[in-house]
Amino acid sequence: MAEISKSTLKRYPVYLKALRKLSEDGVKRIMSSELSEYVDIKSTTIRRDFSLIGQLGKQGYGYDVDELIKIFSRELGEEYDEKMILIGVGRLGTAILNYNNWNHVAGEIVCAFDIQAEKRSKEPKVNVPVYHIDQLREKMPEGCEIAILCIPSGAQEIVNELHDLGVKGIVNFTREHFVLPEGMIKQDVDVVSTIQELVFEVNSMKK
Amino acid sequence: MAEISKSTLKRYPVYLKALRKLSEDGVKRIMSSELSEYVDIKSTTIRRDFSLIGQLGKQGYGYDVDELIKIFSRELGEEYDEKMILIGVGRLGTAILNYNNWNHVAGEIVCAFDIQAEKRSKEPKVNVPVYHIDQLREKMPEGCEIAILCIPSGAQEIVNELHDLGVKGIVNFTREHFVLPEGMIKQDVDVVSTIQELVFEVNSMKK
DNA sequence: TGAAACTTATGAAATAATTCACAAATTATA
DNA sequence: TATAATTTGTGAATTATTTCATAAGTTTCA
Repeated sequence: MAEISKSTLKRYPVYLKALRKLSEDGVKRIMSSELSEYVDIKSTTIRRDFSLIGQLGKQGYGYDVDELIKIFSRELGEEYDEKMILIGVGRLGTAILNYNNWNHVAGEIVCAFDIQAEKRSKEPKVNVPVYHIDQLREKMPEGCEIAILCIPSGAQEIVNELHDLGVKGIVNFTREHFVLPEGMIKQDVDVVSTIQELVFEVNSMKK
Repeated sequence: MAEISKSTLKRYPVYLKALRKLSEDGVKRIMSSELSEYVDIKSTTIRRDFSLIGQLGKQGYGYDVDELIKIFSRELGEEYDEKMILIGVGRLGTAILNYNNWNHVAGEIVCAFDIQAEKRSKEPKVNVPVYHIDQLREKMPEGCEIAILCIPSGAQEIVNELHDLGVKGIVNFTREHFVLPEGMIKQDVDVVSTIQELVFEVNSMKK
């Protein structure tokens, strides 16, 4: 399989979401041109993106929706069953823990850590064990490579510790800057920056 | 000013965050090469990105940190003071409403809407008026162009309504697919997709 | 003051991503 | 069955983004 570029990779979840919706609506078959209007991505880009995974369609026919769903959900890691931890069980952390759309994901959150473990673990909607952050080393699940970071500060220290413990990827909700240790990757989720970008764009539109 | 590309625009908040941290640490002056190590973006990309805004640095010297902060925060919309609404006051919506890092943002959330307005507005940490979603039209703040969407379903209908009411940009937290009306733009914040991408990348690293 | 050491800003080159254009295969229809 | 109408998949062309290379300006230090 060819190397899949980052820009293409970002579109795969978009396709998957759209295809799931289409399938729910009873659509069995789709052409790249139709899907294009649906997700607002050029049909030729869609075909190119798909072709990186394999020959998923049939000339003169199009693509089989359920077939695509199967392929993309596999491709995007449903099979991986990754063990993840969450650090920082504040409002946002809690929101993520009991996110009601947590099916079809690349794995599960096994446990969480917080400086107020006692208090947090008693919250009604927290459905995983919560340990004190000092117990990170001893309570770290075997083979866990992904951590979700929802703490308001002190990120650098924790990231370094996570690196020591073999974590490879971080989903970063903090707004603090930290230096990423060699061999780690991260994905930022920054609501404020996202809003800023949007405001910038909306204001550019006016000119 | 030259047209600023989307890829560049995505980096501006990264710079701003890093610069704020540096300033807190007492750093007054920085070179693109230093900043490069700090944010893990090539120095030449940084200089190019900066140059799109203007001549922000001095040859042989570098950049003035506080000067840059001023410029970027202006550029990213602190001056805009955009009025925003939030739709869907569930766990995530509430988390966003009382996000403790809500300074230095492009504006403020003026009010929120929910199908259970009564219940929601009584939650201790909800600090803006919450109206029933049926009152969207009448309670819409004057000049509001940005909406934050945190509802679990029924996005399309609300998006269409928002479009009618003059909303131009949507920060989309829903995982539902919807078709974006002409003239609107959106930014997706999709935690699940983000995790999927990360898992995919982490697993690619191993090969 | 003057020379050496830096650092930015930016044309030009290189690389990456998207889009075009069309051959090859399939379906629909007469 | 034969023909017309589709639609994919992919080299080639185009467009966008990043990186190189260096002129021009600034600082540092003897």
